[in-house]
Amino acid sequence: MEENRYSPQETEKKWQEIWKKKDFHNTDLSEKKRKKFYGLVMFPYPSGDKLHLGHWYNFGIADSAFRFQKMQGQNVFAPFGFDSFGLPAENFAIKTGVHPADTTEANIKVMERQIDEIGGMYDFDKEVVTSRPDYYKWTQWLFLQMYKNGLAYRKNEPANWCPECQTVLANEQVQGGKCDRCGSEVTRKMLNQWALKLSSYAEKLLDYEGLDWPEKTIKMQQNWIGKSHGAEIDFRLTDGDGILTAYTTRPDTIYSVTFVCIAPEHPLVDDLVKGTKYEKEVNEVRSKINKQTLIERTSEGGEDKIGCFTGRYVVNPVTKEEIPVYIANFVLMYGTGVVMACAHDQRDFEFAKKYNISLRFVISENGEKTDPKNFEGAYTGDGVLFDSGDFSGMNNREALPKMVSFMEGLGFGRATVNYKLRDWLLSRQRYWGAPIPIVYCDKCGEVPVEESSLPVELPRNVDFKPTGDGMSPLAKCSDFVNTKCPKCGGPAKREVDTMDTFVCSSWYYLRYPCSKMTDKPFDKDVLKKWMPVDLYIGGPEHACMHLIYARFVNRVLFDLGLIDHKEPFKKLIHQGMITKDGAKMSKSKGNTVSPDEFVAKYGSDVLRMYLMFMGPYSDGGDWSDKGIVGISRFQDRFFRVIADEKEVVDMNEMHRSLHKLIKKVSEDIESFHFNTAISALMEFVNLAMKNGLDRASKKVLVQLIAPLAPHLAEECFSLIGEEKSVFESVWPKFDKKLIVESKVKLGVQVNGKVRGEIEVDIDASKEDVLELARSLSNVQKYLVLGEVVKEIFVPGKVIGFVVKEK
RNA sequence: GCCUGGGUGGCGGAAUUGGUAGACGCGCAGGACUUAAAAUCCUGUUCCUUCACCGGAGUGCGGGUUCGAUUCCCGCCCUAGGCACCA
Repeated sequence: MEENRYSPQETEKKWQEIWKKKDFHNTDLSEKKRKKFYGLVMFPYPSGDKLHLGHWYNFGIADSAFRFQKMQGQNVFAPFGFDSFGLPAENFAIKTGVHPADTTEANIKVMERQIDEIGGMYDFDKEVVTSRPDYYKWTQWLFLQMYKNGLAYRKNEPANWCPECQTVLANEQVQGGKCDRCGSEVTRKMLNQWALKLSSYAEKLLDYEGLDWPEKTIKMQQNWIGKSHGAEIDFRLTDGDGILTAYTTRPDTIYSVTFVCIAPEHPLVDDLVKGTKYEKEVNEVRSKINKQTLIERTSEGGEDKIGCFTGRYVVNPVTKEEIPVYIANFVLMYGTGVVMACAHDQRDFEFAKKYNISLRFVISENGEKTDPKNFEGAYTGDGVLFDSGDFSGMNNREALPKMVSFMEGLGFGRATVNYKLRDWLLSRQRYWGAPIPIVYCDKCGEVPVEESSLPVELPRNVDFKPTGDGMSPLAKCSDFVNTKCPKCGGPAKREVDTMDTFVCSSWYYLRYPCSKMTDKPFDKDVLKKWMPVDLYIGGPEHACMHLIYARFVNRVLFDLGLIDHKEPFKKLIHQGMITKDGAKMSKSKGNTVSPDEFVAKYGSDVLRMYLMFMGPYSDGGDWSDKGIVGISRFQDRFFRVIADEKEVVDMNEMHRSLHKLIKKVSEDIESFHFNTAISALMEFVNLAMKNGLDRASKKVLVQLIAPLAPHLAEECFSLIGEEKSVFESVWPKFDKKLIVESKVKLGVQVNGKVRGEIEVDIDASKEDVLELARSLSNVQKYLVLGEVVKEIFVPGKVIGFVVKEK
């Protein structure tokens, strides 16, 4: 007897070649017939390592989602590119001497080939590579637009400094006080830095209207942006006319304020102590604080609270008391950089105890007077005010707005909002990045490069070893540094820092549909058609980095009238992480798992489906190959169901099941529940093994599995005589009439416990159903134990009797 | 400390406007085919008790609401991720 067997290795190669030959995945961007669908996976860094299972999970499953959309009849655009500037290539270069441009281009070639092995429908024709001049030219252009509109500026400020990577980091790139690349403890370093006014977009970035994003991601961003409502309160210095303005979210505690703290890096500190006997000590403490790493400075716990008295006093505007001003390490340049300190804040409380500053309470649970002397820590709860002038006796939360208006009336306070979000420091003292297009001229000062002379090309022959003094390697390249001033033509020097790679990735989604344009970064009309990205897939670790920067840049371009859409990514999905033995896969841990052996053994469709079958897409999971053989068996059974000729036993039942399957698979793929879509397909295939399947149903079945197992589906589709690609066919629709069940099984409960089961017509009357249920002997047994006081009938679900014992 | 998720068989996981918990797959056990093996197919598989039926327990722990709770409420524990001296 002839056996039909599926051979994934040959078949997959065959279809990959056919797709390539037909240019199947090259999207016609100008097509008008179908609706557009822009699907995007966050572009990868072109690492020299081979693709691991995480990549497959990411790119393979995203591809299934895009193929599904294609079969919905949409013109799908799923481009691919590389985020190719950055430290790994540069560090590799320092170690080996191979130029980053060479390793990067070589790695890209290797990765492209590996993506093909997944069987993805990615469009490489519109590829974007951020380290190529035809791309970073426009990254520089973007910087100039920011600059011209006052959104890019230079500031001399202590910045986050990674001593290992020898570069500045943005706030977003410091994770728990450590460099998010290399894990070194971040220190502070005074540097002249380019920054983008991200903070001025805080409020706009809080608008998520129309976005289909995971709630969790929005929460994370909101948390990062950190909007708080509070008040600014002015404290007049006792000598001179100076005013220190404090920001507080607790103006209700104003009557308890017994001292004021100012951030050590606050520009007013010098004025406060200049020429006084406190100057020396303040400067000593300041430099001590400055030397602290971010972790030391910001870790909680009273021990490491340090500060010192400035010798100056201010007046508490409501109690009129003269209170001392301190510098303190726990006060950051947030809000106004000045805080009013009191016994109702734990940090202030600890600081006061350490430096013997007097404390006083004005809130207690019931309004009875309490004294901090009898307390170990601050009272931070709500309650009733006392010793608070006219506000005594009121609930503190109710009094809060009234106290603000009271202070507003007297002119020393006002309601304000604050954000934790800071500006985006983008200078990097590294070689492998896009040069910042600015020159410095002795005569004209800081001058932007003319747009017409972009790109400012990154010179190739540079000693990229770190200079050791915190300077960019480009500083040593005199051919690069020395240039002419675009304004006066005189001698000038180029900016030698390069841009944070997150600038490159903040706008790449705009470039894909316009990647062939040489005279502009993008075209407004083309983007009007293709933006926003309909489905964006990437890891949740980018919630407070790339996803904030991209929204910011997009919004700026919108405000400048250069594009027509407010938000770049309409729907966002995060893939979960694939771990090995519970740990993140990484080369250094040596726990990466290569897909190769599984592809060789079972085929790429099987690996892809197995990854999907592990669980919900956003959960990720711990890798184990234990169950992959089950998917492989399923692939074989699927093929046999299609390939074998078998008499169909129960046509009607098969059709009903098939239509239920269409509904289930459609909904599950749409909602990224690939695991249950596959289960449903398995159930159906098992049924079809038994009952056989007619040709029309086979066609539908093949269509349903196509997004999940593209090669298998193409092979089966041609096997049953279809001439076109399955991906050119239209997704099947289910017939509502066919999925309605005529009979239904009901559980019969007595006092909530299941005692039997009956099968009835779906529209059977309550009386009939109850009658039948009562007649079950095992139900009878429990009914006779007492009196039936209640009968429950939930159509299609359950029948219940409540029996009360006699 | 704060903000999110999540805890279900030996394992990955299904199922929640409250209604028969454990779909599907792995593994395991038994059987068929085979000289034998592989492959394939069939049957069983939450735990306890039982030959079997019946029965009891059961969705992290402790309470509560309900005829009925994996699902809702209160209080905990564990775990993953994010934020963290933000006044």
